[in-house]
Amino acid sequence: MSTVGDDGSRSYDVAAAQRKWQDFWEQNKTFQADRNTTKQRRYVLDMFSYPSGDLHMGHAEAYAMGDVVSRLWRMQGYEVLHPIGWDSFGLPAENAAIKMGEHPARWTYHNIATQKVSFKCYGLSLDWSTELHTSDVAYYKWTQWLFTQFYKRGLAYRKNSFVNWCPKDQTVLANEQVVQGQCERCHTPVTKRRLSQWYFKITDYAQALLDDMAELTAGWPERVLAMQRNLIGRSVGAHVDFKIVGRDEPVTVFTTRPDTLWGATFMVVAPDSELASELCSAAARPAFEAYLEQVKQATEIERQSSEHIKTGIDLGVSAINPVNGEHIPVWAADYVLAEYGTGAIMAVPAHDQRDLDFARKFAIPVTVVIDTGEPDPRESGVATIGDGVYINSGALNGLSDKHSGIAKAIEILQQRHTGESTVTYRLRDWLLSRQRFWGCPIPVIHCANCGEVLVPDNQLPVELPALQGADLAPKGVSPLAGEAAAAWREVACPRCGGSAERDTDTMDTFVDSSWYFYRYLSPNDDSQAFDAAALRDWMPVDQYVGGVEHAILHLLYMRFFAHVLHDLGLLEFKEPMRRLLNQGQVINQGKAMSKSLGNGVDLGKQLDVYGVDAVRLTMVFASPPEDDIDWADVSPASSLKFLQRAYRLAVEVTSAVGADPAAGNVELRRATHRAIKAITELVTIGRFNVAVARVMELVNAVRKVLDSGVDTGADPAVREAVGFIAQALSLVSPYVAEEMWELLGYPPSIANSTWPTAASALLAQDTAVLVVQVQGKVRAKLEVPESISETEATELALADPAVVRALDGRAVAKVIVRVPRMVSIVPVS
RNA sequence: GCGCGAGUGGCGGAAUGGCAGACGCGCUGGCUUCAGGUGCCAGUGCCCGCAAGGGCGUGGAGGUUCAAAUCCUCUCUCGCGCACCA
Repeated sequence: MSTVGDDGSRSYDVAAAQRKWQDFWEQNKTFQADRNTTKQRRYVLDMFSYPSGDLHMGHAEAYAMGDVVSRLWRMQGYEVLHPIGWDSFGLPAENAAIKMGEHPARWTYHNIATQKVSFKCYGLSLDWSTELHTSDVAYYKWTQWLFTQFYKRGLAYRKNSFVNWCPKDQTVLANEQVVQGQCERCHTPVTKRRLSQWYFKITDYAQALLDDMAELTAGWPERVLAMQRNLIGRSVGAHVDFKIVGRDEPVTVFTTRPDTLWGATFMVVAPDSELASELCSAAARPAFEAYLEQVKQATEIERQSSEHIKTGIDLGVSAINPVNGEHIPVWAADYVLAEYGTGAIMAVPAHDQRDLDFARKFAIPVTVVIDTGEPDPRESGVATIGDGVYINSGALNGLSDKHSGIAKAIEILQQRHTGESTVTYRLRDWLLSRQRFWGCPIPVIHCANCGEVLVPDNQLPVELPALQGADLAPKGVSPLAGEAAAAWREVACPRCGGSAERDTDTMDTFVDSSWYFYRYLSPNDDSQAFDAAALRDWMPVDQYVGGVEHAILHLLYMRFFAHVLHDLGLLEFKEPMRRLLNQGQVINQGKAMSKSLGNGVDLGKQLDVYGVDAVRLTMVFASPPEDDIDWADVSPASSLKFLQRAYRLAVEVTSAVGADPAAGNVELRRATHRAIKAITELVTIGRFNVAVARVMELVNAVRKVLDSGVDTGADPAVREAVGFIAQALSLVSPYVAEEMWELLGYPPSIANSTWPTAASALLAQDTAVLVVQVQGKVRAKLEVPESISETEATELALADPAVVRALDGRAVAKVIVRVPRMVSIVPVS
């Protein structure tokens, strides 16, 4: 550990201060929230940590941001709850366990111990009494209980779907294990395999999740809301029923352009849908089977690279266009997705580029039904999608805009009972099954007689069996379905008592993280998942802080959970996070830090060299919180210099505690109170970097006063200013702030001090700078009394030599006055 | 392709209709120290000028206004997210 500068007491010993105050905060439980407080409460929540190793630069930034808010609110007199815990289930632990031949818990809890030490050293104002681990039985018991609640409400169900499969390792892969279409471990191209899996019915809540975003517009970044809107993907259109020749049941398609129905020249169904197989003619069957096989075997790489090369086969059946009776061929093609809409579309090649590409490749006719004045799609190969005059479109002929075309088309469909307007969402149900060991077991038992049976509440939790090392290695089935877990799997059916088997899937860790912030309020309560009274006291969260990488999934899932829990009567609100801050990333030399690039910056080393205070200050000052910080562009060394400079101010204060600042230097007092006002506002609205700049200005102002004469350290205005500097710095650099506070003679901790309020009398100025513009150009800056009248200001401005010169004899046409700041003169032209 | 956001000195960034470049990094010069990766002072957008002073300047083009980095229209560039979503 280095200390910069050697002049003894004039600089603070970074390492010693860190040890001293860590102990102090711990012993005095400085940051433990009083659950029975009568004060107004605030809940500051950092996204909890996944313990994959020690803390890194990314954590350091995120937690520094959350701490600024938490510490400000505490000093402002709120009872602040600022908890921490561990998102401790997950795949890396499982991989490590296989490699080291041990239980994933060992690796996990070892890392937690390491991170915990770092967290404490990092000086965060955290309440450790609430610490929780999602991998503790005491926690995941309630994750399971919540699952049963969802199940009972019909919101958890099982269906067949495709999973990523590595043919070489014989294992299911999570999406994050698929890197560029390949298995991250052996680089074999990943294929798909059908498996029965659990889902949460988040699609039931698509509209509610969309609607209730209105509550979030004030406190959430617009881009996060935009991403969620995009993911939910509401799309207004129509269902249209097409009769199929030789089949009783019609096929329904979804379209956003029912107005182009007259131009539909073929129909396409998703090859992997059941519909495709049902519709397929006997003659086309062999070709279809082959095509389906090809689609299923297609790797991620092929699917992504073949984005614009369309494939498909004719199913050998005809559909009948409900509005003009035309017979059109039905194709299967993988550009139609089984999961979206109805898995079938009407193809209008003239007015949809994808359909046109397909029609041109397979020589299917193209019928233009809207004349937009653009080149004919049949020749240009470019579909026309804009407004135009309808042609060949029956009752729509002559209309000239989409809006009325769509309305008229829907009217016609409804009259004939062959279609209706409808809304479709892009959002899919949440696939929560993981064929993994280190996660929360799904509390379901499969019985030959009774089928799916929930594990009854009084038999929860379903604890993980004691598998480890080689038991977890890939063997073609997931660990809980393997030989080693046979004894765990075999149970009596809770309903009929017959022999039955446990479900062998574990839950997506996003399930764990969708409710942890409720659990913080009563982490040790073994009688219920969360406590209604505590929820009423502390929720919703006043400030949520975390990385933008979780902006979509985690934040959507936790909102979904809240909506469901609300409907279950467990919550009184639907939106659990009032304000959200997504801090940027710490990058290095323009690129994200990564092992492969070798550009990682080691947090521990930074902390050793510059100290916690300087590193945190650097994080907060470098850029607006939501922007990335390039570590190559910043200077923690100069942050440390600044902190030493601030510290020395406190060394030079000689006035007594309680000295009346009213007797001090008025100019400095004004600077102090302007800073109090500005910094309070800036921190409140999350502009931390600018707030730090204001602290620096005040430090400079105090330095000037101290250097301006003899015995300036005795000025009580200096004490006032330095006291506030310490408080403001404590939001970011708590160790030096505590040292300064102690030097000033105040009782520790500074975290318990009262944040000052700016005195309005000191915010007023005697004089102001009056800017004089002639024709919009600044020609003079005059120092005037703040109370100057418009007439006086005008006279003064017109008399200024520079203004006279600029006017060059021209008469004045107009004068705009905004006292005391500005006079704008317009000469006659 | 769709959506979101951003373009300001050598760099990170301030200024949200009223002094462009706060604060800091870097750089230059000076003082102190001289073991300095210390401290202090001054300077630092570009151009003309010894100076006083003047001109230009917030990606580009237009517009609104007494006044535009800020508002409007068009446009270019970059970043991020989603992406065969019918």
